[in-house]
Amino acid sequence: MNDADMTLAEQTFAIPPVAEDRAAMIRDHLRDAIVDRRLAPGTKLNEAEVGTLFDVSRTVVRAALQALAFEGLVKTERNRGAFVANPTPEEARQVFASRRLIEPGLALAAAQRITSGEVAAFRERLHHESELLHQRGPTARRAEIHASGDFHLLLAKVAGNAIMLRFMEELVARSSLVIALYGRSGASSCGHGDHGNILAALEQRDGELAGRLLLVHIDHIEADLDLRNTSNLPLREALVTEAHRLP
Amino acid sequence: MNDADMTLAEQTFAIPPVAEDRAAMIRDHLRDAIVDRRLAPGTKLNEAEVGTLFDVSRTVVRAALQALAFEGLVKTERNRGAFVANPTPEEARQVFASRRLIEPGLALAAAQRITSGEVAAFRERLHHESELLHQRGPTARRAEIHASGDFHLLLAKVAGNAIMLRFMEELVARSSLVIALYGRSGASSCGHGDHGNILAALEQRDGELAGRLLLVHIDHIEADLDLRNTSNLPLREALVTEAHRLP
DNA sequence: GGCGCCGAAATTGTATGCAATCCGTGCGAC
DNA sequence: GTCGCACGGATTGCATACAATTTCGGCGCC
Repeated sequence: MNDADMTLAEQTFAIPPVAEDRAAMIRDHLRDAIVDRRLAPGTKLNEAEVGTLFDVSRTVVRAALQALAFEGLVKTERNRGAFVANPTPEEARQVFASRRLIEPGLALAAAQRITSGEVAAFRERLHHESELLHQRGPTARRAEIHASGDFHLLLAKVAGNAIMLRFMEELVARSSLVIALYGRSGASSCGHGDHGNILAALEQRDGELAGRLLLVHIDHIEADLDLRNTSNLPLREALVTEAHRLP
Repeated sequence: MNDADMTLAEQTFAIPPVAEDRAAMIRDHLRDAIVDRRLAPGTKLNEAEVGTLFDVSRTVVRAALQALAFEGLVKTERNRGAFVANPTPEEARQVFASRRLIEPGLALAAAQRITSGEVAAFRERLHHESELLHQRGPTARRAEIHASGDFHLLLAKVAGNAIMLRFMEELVARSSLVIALYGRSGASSCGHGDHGNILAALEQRDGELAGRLLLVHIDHIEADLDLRNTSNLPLREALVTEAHRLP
């Protein structure tokens, strides 16, 4: 087999290359399921079960779970296992406080660096997003959540800082968890025209304005949450590990 | 055994509690060694060797190394192993760009929340730091690096956001690596009166001023670095994996 | 009936074994 | 002499086996 054949084969099977890093693959699948809210906060992630599901040994599963624990999407308790994170209202506030702190700075950097090609990519995203908004069904809803988060990740990418991009990936993913737990309408997870306005500001290289609009946008998201302290009793928390949210 | 006995015992052996989580312990030891620059960037971290050193199996070592890889202090290459990270000039710039983006925001939050007790803790740190500054020898130098970083971590703690604290922990640790690689004088890693001035601003609850001073301070640190692109040839990079820095 | 305790099953933590991959060395060809 | 190549040792990736811990069900006791 020569190099040309190799490349061709790789291109043909580009989507699932071969199974390059199985731990990363499992991590990504689990992360998708969590941010899509197919896995409810508090769900136990049994190592053997996940391993069977993906047809790998527990060793690989543990690596994936450790990765997700780092990202804050999973909480591990020694000798008890891994659970989909169940952020407290305080943690939820900190997630959004972090985004408020970070995103205006990203907007500033992005406004200076954005290219016309990136603007086009943004527009395409936005269009995709608005189409999903008008559809019904849980699949469209999930895709909408994804698309909405992608807008913010694209912002971080354009800002051109790999470290901040990673931080934003974590914050966006955790935001999804928070919305799953504390979202009131659940519907307007993001949406409206906020993203469009922000993009317009970026296009005019007005980073300051884009930053201010982002803050307003984050306020919108957070306004849809119900972060009242549902009592600080640890008892309560113990009772709510599963999806049994009291009305 | 009753609770009082337990607590007493735990207090007595507070430093090495029992050996609760060995992976975390190894991770912390390795991290200390890296940010102290006892382990040079590019150093290979052999799993078996580390395992022998700490008297654990490779399983535990791998978990520790994976954790450090997440923090960016270690780079793992598939089938080749783990190495102390060797940040490129571009990565170095991104570390400091991230700190510029984040720390003023932390200062703002910290200024609003700082208590007199925290001010005292800051002062003690500062005093400790200035004492180390006047000492000679590699031990004092290492302690100084630590103390200097601790100032920034304390700032993040006072800001009261656990997520941002974790981000700052990563950034401070990576800064140490960057300074080890690209520091010119190596000496004035931080220092001068910058920290004192920042604390004074915080004490007066002038977060804006503290933020501006922080930016200047970060500029000071970065000004001591030599981040010229030492040529973009991958060849070069391959030659400089060990501590063979050309003069 | 409720409470606590004990033992089995289930689950995680860790060590170890084996296969796959990489690295270095020595030999041979040019 | 230099380049290419193959083989052996070393090292990582992964699976599995075993030990430690937790969980759950049942039993006895109050």
